[in-house]
Amino acid sequence: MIPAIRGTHDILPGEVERWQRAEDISRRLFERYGYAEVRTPIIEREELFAKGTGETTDIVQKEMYAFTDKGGERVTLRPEATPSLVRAFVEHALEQRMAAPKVYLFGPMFRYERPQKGRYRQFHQLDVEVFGMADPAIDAEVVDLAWALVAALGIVGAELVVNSVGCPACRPAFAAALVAALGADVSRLCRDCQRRAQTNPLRIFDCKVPADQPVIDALPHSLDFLCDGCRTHFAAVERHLGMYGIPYRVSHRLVRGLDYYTRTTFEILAGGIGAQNALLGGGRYDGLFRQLGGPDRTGIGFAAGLERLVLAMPEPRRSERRRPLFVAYMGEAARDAALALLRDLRRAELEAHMEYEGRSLKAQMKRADRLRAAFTLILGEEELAAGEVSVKDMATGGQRRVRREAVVEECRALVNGGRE
RNA sequence: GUGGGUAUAGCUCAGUGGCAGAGCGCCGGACUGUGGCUCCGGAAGUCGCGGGUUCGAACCCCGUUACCCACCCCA
Repeated sequence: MIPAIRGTHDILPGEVERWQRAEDISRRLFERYGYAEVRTPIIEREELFAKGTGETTDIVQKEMYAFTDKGGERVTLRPEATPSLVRAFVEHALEQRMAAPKVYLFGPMFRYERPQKGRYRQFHQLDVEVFGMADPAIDAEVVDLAWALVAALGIVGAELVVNSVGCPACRPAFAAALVAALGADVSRLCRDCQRRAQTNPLRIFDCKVPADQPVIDALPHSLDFLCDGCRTHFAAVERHLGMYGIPYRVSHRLVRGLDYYTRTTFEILAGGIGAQNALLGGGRYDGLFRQLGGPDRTGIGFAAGLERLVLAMPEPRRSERRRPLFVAYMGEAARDAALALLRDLRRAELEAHMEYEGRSLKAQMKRADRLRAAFTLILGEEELAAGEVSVKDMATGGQRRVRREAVVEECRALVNGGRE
């Protein structure tokens, strides 16, 4: 057999129901907040992410599924959604056409990384973006939406962390201050931190090596280096979050990996998703539109990993599972009658199953049990002769005869009435 | 890209040099038309792959691939 590609995975019955549930809940929530779905191509020009996500990021430098297509074009499987959504928004002038510049997207993303728990090469994100709204109240709305999402999925014990990373006006000074504060201590840090000090000093805050922590704890905080505009903006975001009653923690150590973030950044953290702890992350990216050659518009949004959400979601309650019907028959004469009944049940919007292999009634009952059928409808020679159907309640074992003409309506009442 | 672990039935796993195993699941039976519980029977294996050592290898050695976990990175 030919196996699946490394880092990809099949989502099978038994697990796919959790995915469907996560997607249904998120979709309903996003629509309620005024967001509209957009579906963009999985394949894009490599340039979109080189310029958007950032030339210096690991994603672009070593994780993209990029190649030259048969027309000589440099293309890539998308590693994230934000640049695609910005592109689509500009390309189709959605600013003019949409009721509100708020979009969401579900779909697979691709990064060539070493797979581990909660991290795959083909993974799935849900993505929410608001374009052209600079008001700090919208930052708070997006954070509120993210928090509401986690709650709606039933995930408990999650933590919301917020920070501001400043803007091109104030961040360079902060980065310089970091390097200056490190000074000679750089040599005492781990090899990764020494590299970060060169390439992207802010990311030193991500370090998990215990020995490095005393040095990192003594480093200056981004919040102390914000320019007036960024400081005012962040204060307003905090005021709105407080007003909404959202429990959050400000952490100066929250620095995000993508180049385009400005001002507000946030993450929601949870346990049980392997070495990873970020369920979702996002922030403001006010320079991205221009970076991509578009008009000067602001942006803010977040992306959540579906695999991680599903991992963190609680087991569905038993009563939430479906309870279908099962049609059993005995003897060739009853087969056609059973097929007709099966079809009638389905036409009446009831979930109904049948065993086609002509096996013993015992085997059919076993199948009904496996399918967790609420009721089994039995058609044998006796029933056929009487123009009736035997209806067996699988929970109690009780059984009674119902007229064939009335059985579909009867089943509708039974199934709907028995729903918790 | 780096490090560690694992690979045996559909699933979870036992088996440290001498006949390939268990539990669960699957199929059948214990009433000629009744599921779950119990009992009986059955089917099911390239012991990841390639090489080596040995009278003999699932087991020891070398190589290789995949998966898992962690680093890194990030959702």
